[in-house]
Amino acid sequence: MASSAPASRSCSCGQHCAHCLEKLCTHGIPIFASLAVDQLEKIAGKTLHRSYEKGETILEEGSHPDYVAILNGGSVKASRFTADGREQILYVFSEGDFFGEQNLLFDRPAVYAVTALEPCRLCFLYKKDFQQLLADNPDIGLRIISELGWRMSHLENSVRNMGVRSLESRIGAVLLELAGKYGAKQDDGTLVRMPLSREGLANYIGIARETVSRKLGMLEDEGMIRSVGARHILIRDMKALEELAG
Amino acid sequence: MASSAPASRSCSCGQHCAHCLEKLCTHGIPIFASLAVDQLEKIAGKTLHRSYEKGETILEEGSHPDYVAILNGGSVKASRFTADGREQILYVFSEGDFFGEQNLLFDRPAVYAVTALEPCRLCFLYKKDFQQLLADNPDIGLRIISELGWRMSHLENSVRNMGVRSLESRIGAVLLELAGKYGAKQDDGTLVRMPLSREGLANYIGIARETVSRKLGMLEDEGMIRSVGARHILIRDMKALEELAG
DNA sequence: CGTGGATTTGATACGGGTCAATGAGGGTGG
DNA sequence: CCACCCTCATTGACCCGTATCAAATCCACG
Repeated sequence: MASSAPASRSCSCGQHCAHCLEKLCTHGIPIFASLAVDQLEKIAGKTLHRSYEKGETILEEGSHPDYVAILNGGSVKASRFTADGREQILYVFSEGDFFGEQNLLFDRPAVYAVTALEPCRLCFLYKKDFQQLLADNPDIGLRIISELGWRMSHLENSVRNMGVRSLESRIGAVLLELAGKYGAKQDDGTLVRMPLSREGLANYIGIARETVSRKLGMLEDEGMIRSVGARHILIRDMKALEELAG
Repeated sequence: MASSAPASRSCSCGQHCAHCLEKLCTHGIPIFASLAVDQLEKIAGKTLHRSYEKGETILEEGSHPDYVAILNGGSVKASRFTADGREQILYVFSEGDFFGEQNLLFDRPAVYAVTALEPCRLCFLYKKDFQQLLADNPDIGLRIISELGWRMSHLENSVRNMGVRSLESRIGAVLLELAGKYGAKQDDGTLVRMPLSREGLANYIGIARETVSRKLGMLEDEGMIRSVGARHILIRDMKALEELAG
């Protein structure tokens, strides 16, 4: 069971593309890291796949999905809304992240909506198969606990930041987070591809979009960052930003 | 293996009190709910016990505990601090809650400090025993995932509330949460024993203590609640409060 | 009954939300 | 290829809400 199948064999995605021949869609997913290649192939064979366009809703708040969704390319946001339509983004997920496990394992309705931030590919693993998988591989449970732990510490940071930290600090923290996920080192700094618009950033941080503009402007004046087009930010002084974010 | 041992037999807590004869310290702990009584007794035999006074620190931020702590009476707060000493309370734990599992399972330093809010009793289950337990009973892992799920949805609520909800709404939500944990129905409403001081409430909600006073005063003027001494609040109009909290 | 910490109340300042107008990009069609 | 338009982002002015500082009062405890 070699990891790279012969080119003549269609990959488990049902497509015959270079991408899929290079990697199984279950490959590189942290919660499956302990599985052998043949197991990965078996799972991959049971997954459904679908692509989404930017702005498409993948999961609606309050629904009862009967699958775990694993993000296999692109990025999505998970957000909740208030009665008056204001949005609070809770997570930005990218390749390798999953969602829906709570709803599936414990029959709880989804408390957030998931929406594509850019074109993206998702694998869906249905309830029965996922439960089987968990039963057969107890340490996937551990890996899920681990991932939930990270997610919790992300939320714990958000709560602390929103509660007691200054705006600049919160913006700094979000920039650092996005830099970690979407940043590329260059000789003049780290160029970050921003999956979120200014409004998205605002809804992630929990402030007004105008304030995001103002504060980013200030950071730019101080030479810490530089806007590159509308969807990129160059971090010129990572040290200072880390200082700011605490 | 009867659940209530004969009175002549000392309970697993090493004490000979009515309390312990009535229930094992591992009893009523949700994550152990699936275990049989003899298993509970076996675990209880491996736990260490300790009582803490109000204000005592149980776990320090940044430390590497090698145990899971299970709260067996009383209540504690889990909080983080900023460099300038401001506190953000993340959780209020009470009987049956546990903490330390992340640090133990994945060797991550604790990101929050845990402090007793009132005299309380804790059981400590050490790394080796806890891991053994998890290995022997895979569905404890599931129960932990479930509990983490609840905790996450608590945090997700906090984030949304802090981001986009009004202060009144956030105060209402906290009152409801505490009412659920520490409230007792009476004919004139629900009397809630408040484990947190006004300052504690402020640090939980992420606002100034003076503002807590003012807003509670407003709710009292509106007849929704009534302060009873410093450490109790009577919720007179639960409907209105739920409305407020959203 | 007195003392000290916690809570409430009051006055003031300032940060950030909101509204409104202007400016920059990117895609479309002429 | 350029002009236009539509959307998103920026900038400015103003105002409200909450933090902050200060003082008075309450309450629990010895």
